[in-house]
Amino acid sequence: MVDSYCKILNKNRFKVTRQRKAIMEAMEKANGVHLTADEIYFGVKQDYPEIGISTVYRTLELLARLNIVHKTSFDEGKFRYEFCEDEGHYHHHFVCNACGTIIEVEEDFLHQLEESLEERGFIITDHKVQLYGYCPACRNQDTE
Amino acid sequence: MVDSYCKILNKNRFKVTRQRKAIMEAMEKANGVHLTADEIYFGVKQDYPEIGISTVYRTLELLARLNIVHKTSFDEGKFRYEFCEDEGHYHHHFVCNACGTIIEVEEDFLHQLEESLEERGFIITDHKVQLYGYCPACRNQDTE
DNA sequence: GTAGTTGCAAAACCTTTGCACTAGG
DNA sequence: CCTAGTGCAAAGGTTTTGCAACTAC
Repeated sequence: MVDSYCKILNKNRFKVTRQRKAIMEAMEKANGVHLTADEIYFGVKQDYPEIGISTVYRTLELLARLNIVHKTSFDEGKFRYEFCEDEGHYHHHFVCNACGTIIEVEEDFLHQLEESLEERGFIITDHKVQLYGYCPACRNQDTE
Repeated sequence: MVDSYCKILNKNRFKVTRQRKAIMEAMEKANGVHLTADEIYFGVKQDYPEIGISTVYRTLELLARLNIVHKTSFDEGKFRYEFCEDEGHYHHHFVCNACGTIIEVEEDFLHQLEESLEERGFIITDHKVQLYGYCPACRNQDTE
């Protein structure tokens, strides 16, 4: 996966540096968990202590520009990053109010909403859906 | 409108201060436009120059706790605030990529998405939908 | 009167930027 | 080589906090 992203970097004349690879590998290792820049920074620092936080931010910004990663706010006052994966597939998220787990939601029933807006003259290029509540693991816990 | 919010403050043993009123009035005057804390601060400052930004933040936090205002991030690195208005009515937004206008969207086709999650054992307490694109005014402008 | 509220200044965050040094192609 | 990329430290922007003074009830 990281290899194919490196090809995109190459194709766009960006250098495939040790840092950029390490950042993408840390994100890949997270395996679907949406990380903050800080979390990626500390993840990479484990086996690459010289890395700087600005490199992380600059790399994430570059990867977002190249549509390799997606940057979203979950109303925490900071951003989280994830690989885009499927082109053209919108991302819906479920956020557990108790444990903060963020999971991907596959269903997409928003087409009707978009169609209705497009009838009214809007052009929809993207959308974001975030669902909040309690996941099965937390719904039965009385203690929070 | 502000009067009814003052009653909620009273009922919950919070004081109805000049500052809190002024903040709610500034938000009311915005008439549906989603303001940042800073915008509210400068709005109130017009006819109440002594107000402090921390009062604005503290008031907004209080109003959010009392479900009077809703705090959302539109991926700009800061929060915007709006009155909750209709209880139980979810807020969907459309954000114009060109002019940044944020408009409310009434349609709600998400029930199916929620139902499907609830069948899987999740409890949904809230959700957020943000649509991005171009509004009718911007779609025909070649210059951006 | 007195506990809740305020304004100020400072701090705490997250993110960006300037600059000299480094390394990928 | 030579420019893009890096690490550091400093700055920027938003939000929070500590504290003495103040005010709504």
